[in-house]
Amino acid sequence: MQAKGSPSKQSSGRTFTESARRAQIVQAAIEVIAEVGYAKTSFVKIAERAGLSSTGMISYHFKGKADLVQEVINEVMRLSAEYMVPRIEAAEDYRGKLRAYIESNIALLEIYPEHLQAVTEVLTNLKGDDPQRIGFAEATRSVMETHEQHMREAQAAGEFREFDAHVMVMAIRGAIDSLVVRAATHPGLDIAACGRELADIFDLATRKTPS
Amino acid sequence: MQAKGSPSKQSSGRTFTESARRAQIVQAAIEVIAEVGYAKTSFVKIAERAGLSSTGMISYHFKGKADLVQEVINEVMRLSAEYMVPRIEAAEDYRGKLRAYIESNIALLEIYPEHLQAVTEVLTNLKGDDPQRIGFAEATRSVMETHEQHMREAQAAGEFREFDAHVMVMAIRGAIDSLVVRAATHPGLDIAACGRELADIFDLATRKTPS
Amino acid sequence: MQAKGSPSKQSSGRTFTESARRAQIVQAAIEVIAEVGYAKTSFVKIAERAGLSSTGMISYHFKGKADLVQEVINEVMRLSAEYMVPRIEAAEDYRGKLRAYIESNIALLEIYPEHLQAVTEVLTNLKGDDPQRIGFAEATRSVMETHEQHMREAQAAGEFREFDAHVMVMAIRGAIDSLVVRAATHPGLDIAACGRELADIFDLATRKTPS
Amino acid sequence: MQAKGSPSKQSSGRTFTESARRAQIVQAAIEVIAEVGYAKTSFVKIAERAGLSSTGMISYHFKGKADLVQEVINEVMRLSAEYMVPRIEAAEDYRGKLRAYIESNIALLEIYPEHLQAVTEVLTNLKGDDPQRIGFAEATRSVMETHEQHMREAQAAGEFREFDAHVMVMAIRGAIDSLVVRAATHPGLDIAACGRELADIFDLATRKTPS
DNA sequence: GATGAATGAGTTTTCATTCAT
DNA sequence: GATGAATGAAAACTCATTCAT
Repeated sequence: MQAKGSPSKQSSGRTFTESARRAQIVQAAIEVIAEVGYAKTSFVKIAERAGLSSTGMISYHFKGKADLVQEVINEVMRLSAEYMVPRIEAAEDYRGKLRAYIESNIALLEIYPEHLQAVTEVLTNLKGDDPQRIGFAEATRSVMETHEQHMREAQAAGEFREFDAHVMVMAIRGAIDSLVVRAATHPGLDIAACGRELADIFDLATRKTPS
Repeated sequence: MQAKGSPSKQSSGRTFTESARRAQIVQAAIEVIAEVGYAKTSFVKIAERAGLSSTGMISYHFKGKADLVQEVINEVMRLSAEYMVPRIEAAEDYRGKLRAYIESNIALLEIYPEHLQAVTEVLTNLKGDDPQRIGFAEATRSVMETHEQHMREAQAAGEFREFDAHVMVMAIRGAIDSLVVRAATHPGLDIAACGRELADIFDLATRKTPS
Repeated sequence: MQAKGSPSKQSSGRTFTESARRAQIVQAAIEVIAEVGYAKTSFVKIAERAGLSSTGMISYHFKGKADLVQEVINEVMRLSAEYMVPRIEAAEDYRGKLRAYIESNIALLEIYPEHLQAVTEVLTNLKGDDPQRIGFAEATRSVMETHEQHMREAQAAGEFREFDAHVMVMAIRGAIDSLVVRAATHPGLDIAACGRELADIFDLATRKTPS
Repeated sequence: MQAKGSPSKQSSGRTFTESARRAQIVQAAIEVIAEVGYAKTSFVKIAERAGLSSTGMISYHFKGKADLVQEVINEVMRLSAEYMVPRIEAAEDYRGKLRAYIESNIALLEIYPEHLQAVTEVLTNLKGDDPQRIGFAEATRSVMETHEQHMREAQAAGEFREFDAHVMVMAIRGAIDSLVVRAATHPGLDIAACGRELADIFDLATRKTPS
């Protein structure tokens, strides 16, 4: 068994979970999903975008649509964590961490606009009982639960007021997703400003009410 | 009562005397969308649910999938407004109106669980460039813009702090949608409690910061 | 048994083969066929054109699509004969009769443009083995065979050269149909001039070659 | 022989190396159209005739019904030109060319009976405003306009009498089409004899009238 | 006579997936 | 690894016809 994130090399010289082709297909999938939406995304369109001559290649590299989509989510989660985690950790107090979470998440919208849209597309279009959702849940939870944990710690430390951490995280998540969708349809939107507004909102919503 | 013989079909596909079948099909569509998700909703499933022997019947009553979906949204918007508007108007100040908006919206989740899920399913699965989205936008805006307008008035009246009303509405909308999705997958959730938590969050986020 | 063209009155006061509704539907069918083509003609479109609220009415008045189409042909044939026969008979010699046939046929294109188009649409879109074709054949033959008979008489009288009368009639028919189709797509066409050209062509093709 | 690996699909759906399947489907389409008529031709019937297990295969090879039909026309036009052009060019004078045009065209009826029927079926069942008609028009015009041009040259050379070349071509086309339809329904017809009769007719109709 | 609802077979097209080469 | 052909199910939609009222 091997540690997550450190795929072992195989005899072929390729890694287990990755190959140039796989990465190329995942990238193409992200672009297509972001552009036409999850519902209208098909292997044919992804193959075209990737410069592949047939969809057979996709089926060869991925066990199925679910597998490919999972990889899309994994990739975006990986990039997101890479960007967000150090920024969150750099913050000194929990209030700062919350702001860092929201603002760095929104910042990703400008850095990887397609990636975030793609993931939002996928996640909102998946029903709860979908077997994929389980797979996604694990991937998304790493960041989300850390965040929720931070909140509880902040409450314990007396830095945040008492509230249902889970609902709060849900609200933050929803608000951000709302902005992602909005950004997709309104190109001129000042995303950073919106990010600051959102951070303000949840800063006020979490901090200890002055007596 | 209207003039006899004149409930002729209009371009929208709606008759004045909204036939029983149409209503039945819309209801079936809501149930199916809520159950299997918009992506997997098909005329066949709706016809089965409605006890119809063929999909042809649906095409007979609705000009197309877009027409049916529009009707679904109209129906839910109608029910939502019916429930929410009086509750919002009953509130005396803007702070109360905001809480009434959020809590009555969440309350709908318990009264019409399928309806709200269905609409969320439809709206999240529509891309911005989709021609349908335009139709929906008009329907949804009635409630949304009223709400946004209230916010600005509250700011002008000095009851709310200064913030970007549009981002705030977006955040509230997103947070509620998040809860709708959550409720669908977690049947045991204490929805009313979540509603109160959400109301608390946005109450704190909007009110004038004590000096 | 009764003579063709003299439908007996029934107790209802309506004629056997005709009623105001039937005539109205036939007229609507002609217009629709001429406008959208036989292939795209449907009961729904005909009902709309006729101001009927459902296609059921058409099925009530006509035994089926075949029956309606047959009636369309009958109606046009009746009008055609009414216009052409006296003009053909007025001509003194066979050469004149031929010219009268062609030119009066073409003239119909200007008098009843939709009618002729409709019939051409129907006849060209019917396969030979189609049961309808038999019905049509009888209707169309009245004019056609008279014409062919005239040719043989003209040959016997030494007025026309020797040729295969059947092929000649076929050629004339085809040439006229060609013009009907052309007229439908080229509104500016000088139809009468084309008719005279066609008449010239077949005048030269039939007359005794000068030694 | 072309560069290996480069017979990529083009927008027209044609590959350089016109795959065997494509040709097979086109052939099946021709047979079906000739047998049951264009109106009753469906992908299902073509697939059955071609020994394909599903209609999906046809959609895989052709962008749509229009694409397949276009290919049918192209194929027949190609075969027609292949047969007719050398025969027309072999004739020494314009009178001979006209006869060669008509007779070689009719001869095709015996060589490729289904092909000509199929094309006639398609062309007569297309309305003038149909987008396909444009595509066909270009294909058919190559032969037609050459023919019309010949006529004008013959008139200029004093070999043909003065007439409207366009009407003449239309008449010839119509007469031939008439014969094609006739041949389909009357298997015993002496086609070659009819062809000679037609050629006689238009020979007389075009030649300089003796003073 | 007339209506509108209902039916079921039919249409083309798209999809994810499999397979031989 | 890579290709392109093949598959079969599913999609939305249309049609002529029937039937109760």
